[in-house]
Amino acid sequence: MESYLAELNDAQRAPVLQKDGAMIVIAGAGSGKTRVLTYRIAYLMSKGVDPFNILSLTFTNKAAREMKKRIAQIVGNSEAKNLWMGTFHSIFAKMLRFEADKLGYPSNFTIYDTQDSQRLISAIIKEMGLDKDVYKYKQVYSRISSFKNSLITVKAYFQNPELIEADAMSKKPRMGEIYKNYVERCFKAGAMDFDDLLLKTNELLNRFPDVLHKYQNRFRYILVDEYQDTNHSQYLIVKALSDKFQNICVVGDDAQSIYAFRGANINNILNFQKDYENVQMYRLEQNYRSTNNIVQAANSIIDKNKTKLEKVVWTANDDGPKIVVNRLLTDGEEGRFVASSIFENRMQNQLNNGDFAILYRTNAQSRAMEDALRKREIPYRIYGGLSFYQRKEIKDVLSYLRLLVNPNDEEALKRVINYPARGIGSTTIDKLTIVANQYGRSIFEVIENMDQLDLKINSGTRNKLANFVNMIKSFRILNENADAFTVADTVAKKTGLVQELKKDGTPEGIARIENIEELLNGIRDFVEGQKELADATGSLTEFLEDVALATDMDKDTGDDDRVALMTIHLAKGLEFPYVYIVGMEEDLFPSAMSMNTRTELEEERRLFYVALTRAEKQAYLTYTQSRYRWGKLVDAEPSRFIEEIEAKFLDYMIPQDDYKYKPLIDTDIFGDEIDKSKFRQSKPKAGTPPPAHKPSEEQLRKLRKLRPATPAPGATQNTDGVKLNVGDRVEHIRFGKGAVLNIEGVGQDKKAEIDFENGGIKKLLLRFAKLKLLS
DNA sequence: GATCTGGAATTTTTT
DNA sequence: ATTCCAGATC
Repeated sequence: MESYLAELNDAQRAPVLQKDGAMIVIAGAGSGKTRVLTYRIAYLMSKGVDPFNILSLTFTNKAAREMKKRIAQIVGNSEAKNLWMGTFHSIFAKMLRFEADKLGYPSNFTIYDTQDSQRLISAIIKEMGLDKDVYKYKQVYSRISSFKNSLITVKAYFQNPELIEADAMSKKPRMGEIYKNYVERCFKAGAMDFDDLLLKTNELLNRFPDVLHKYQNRFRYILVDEYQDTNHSQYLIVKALSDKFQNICVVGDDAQSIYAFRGANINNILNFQKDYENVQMYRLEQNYRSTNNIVQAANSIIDKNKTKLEKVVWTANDDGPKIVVNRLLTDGEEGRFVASSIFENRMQNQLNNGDFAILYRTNAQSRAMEDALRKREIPYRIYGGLSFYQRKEIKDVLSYLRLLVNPNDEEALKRVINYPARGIGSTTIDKLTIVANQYGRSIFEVIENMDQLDLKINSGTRNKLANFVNMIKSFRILNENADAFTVADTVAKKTGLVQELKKDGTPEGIARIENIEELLNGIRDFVEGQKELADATGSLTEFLEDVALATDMDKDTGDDDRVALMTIHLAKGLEFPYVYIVGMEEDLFPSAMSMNTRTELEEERRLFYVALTRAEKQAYLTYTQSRYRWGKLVDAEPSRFIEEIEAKFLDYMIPQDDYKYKPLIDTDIFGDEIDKSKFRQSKPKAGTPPPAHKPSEEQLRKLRKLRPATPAPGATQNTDGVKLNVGDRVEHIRFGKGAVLNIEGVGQDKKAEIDFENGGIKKLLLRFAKLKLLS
């Protein structure tokens, strides 16, 4: 029955078999730490520990799901279901819902995401009449966030002269006031931000001894994964909960601590032995993941760091190929190289797309990679960046749902009260906000009681406000009897959201409708799935919580075969046979923002260590000579991290002529190959008249008045307007109010005739990527 | 109140 | 390159 123990090596088995007491497992990259955690939990259960008494904190909810699945295979399905497993945020959000009333919160409190928090802070700064150039909302947000992660409440802030002094020094003497207002507004809205989920948990455990005892008794065995990335607030929660039984097992790798920017404290892992009695320390040093070349190269990097626990990661694997280093001219070339290389590797070695990952330091770098992969027709999936739930149309629907669950949710209300447009403008909102602040009530409550209040709002607007409130109330009533899917479906239809997008008619509008449909399907699946679980009801509240706390890794990827694109931060814990680390340049990686102190630079180095150790068989490092940043081409220098790897592990491809890849064929706006001989490549000299195909200023002005129902072929739309290819240049034409543009058809001789219903211009001829305006 | 327009800011990483 | 915002104009 305990045959799974045979799947472990001696070093891995030791921590699994220690049932009680405090222990720390220092697990090098690829040393099988997930396996240790999984089997340890299985072992505890086999020794009679009730799964209800085991709390396991993971880095993503997906990791929790997968571990549960594996444990279910070992010990049986029904028991594994009862394990407490998930991220800090999701586990303690559930706890807080249960205990909310003790803290004065409703149990259906909203969870504000970063955007909600920043919008609220922005509004507060404005209301206080402060200079937004001095009080930058993002800076203020991260300062408040760091207060909360260090358990500095508003009260503690005002009792701390050093903090007040520091803010005064940085010309932000009213920081504390903003903090105070922000906290009050969140409370009034029945909302917690991400940091509150941890801060309020601490508050709950500190202020209510009976609650603390209850959860101490419940969580008799606690396991924490990625302990090196816990912040102070998380540290204190773990400390408090494990204090009674001291059955605590933390797993981590100080060499992979990469979240200091969000408050992670590497000292949590470095000092663990001082925090508990009789701490057993285990080290997992054998790497099963990567080739010897990769392991040794990674070791040579991390050796440069001064702050670290001593350990020697080794592997019995083959040396494998060296790490390929290549220099490219621009980021576009870099993308093409990576795409070509993936293409060739895949062909030669009979691999799947899913065997490849492209890792980068910043999300902005994904663009060049995407373009190249698309041209090569290599399927890919981008993780992170703008997640599904952050898309405008999705957040709009979710905001209605949030509002009907919790009408005091101010950010949700402000988002949808005039979308779709109902004639409730910013002036009205401002008036309502002032009164709401005056009475310490929410905007929704003010509208509900506007007849009793002295508001300078005319009767027409009052009517519109009343209609809005009544609509939300009708949704609330529906929600009492119907399931989450029915409610969401009704909301999407009755609010006119979908209609608004249908009216829009652009491909983007249609894509948005499809996104909303996907969301509704997601809610349906959620409702179905929750019916099977005993302790869940499939309520909207639960769905919204899942959505708010979903990480990008949590999404069901489906099992389709795609190249993975993501930041290095998101790649933590993952592995791929082939890994491309792109943008290996000074100021980019290491980031320009992280080169001021040794601490910051060491974190960047650990980040590089994480990146490299994701690779199983082969790693590629690329950098460019110049790269587009802020739309400008700037010179780049190779990253210091390349030099820090011992040269014997590297295989330089430079000069780049040595590397052959097929030039990509440029296509015109119809997807046909461009005969470049037809184009004059040289730029016209200064002073020469503009080429004939350039539209005149007057024509452009007219064009700007036209919003196309469907963008012309070869044109792409963004939030501000349309990009059109005009000869060898690209014109960005902003949206303006005007006629609808209809495509009549694309003829055989590659003409696209476009009629404007009005606006003076009769036809647009698009040909060979040239734009001509007729008549 | 809605729309237009010029100019500033943006890119470090995320629950 | 794009997005966001405030002030101007419709």
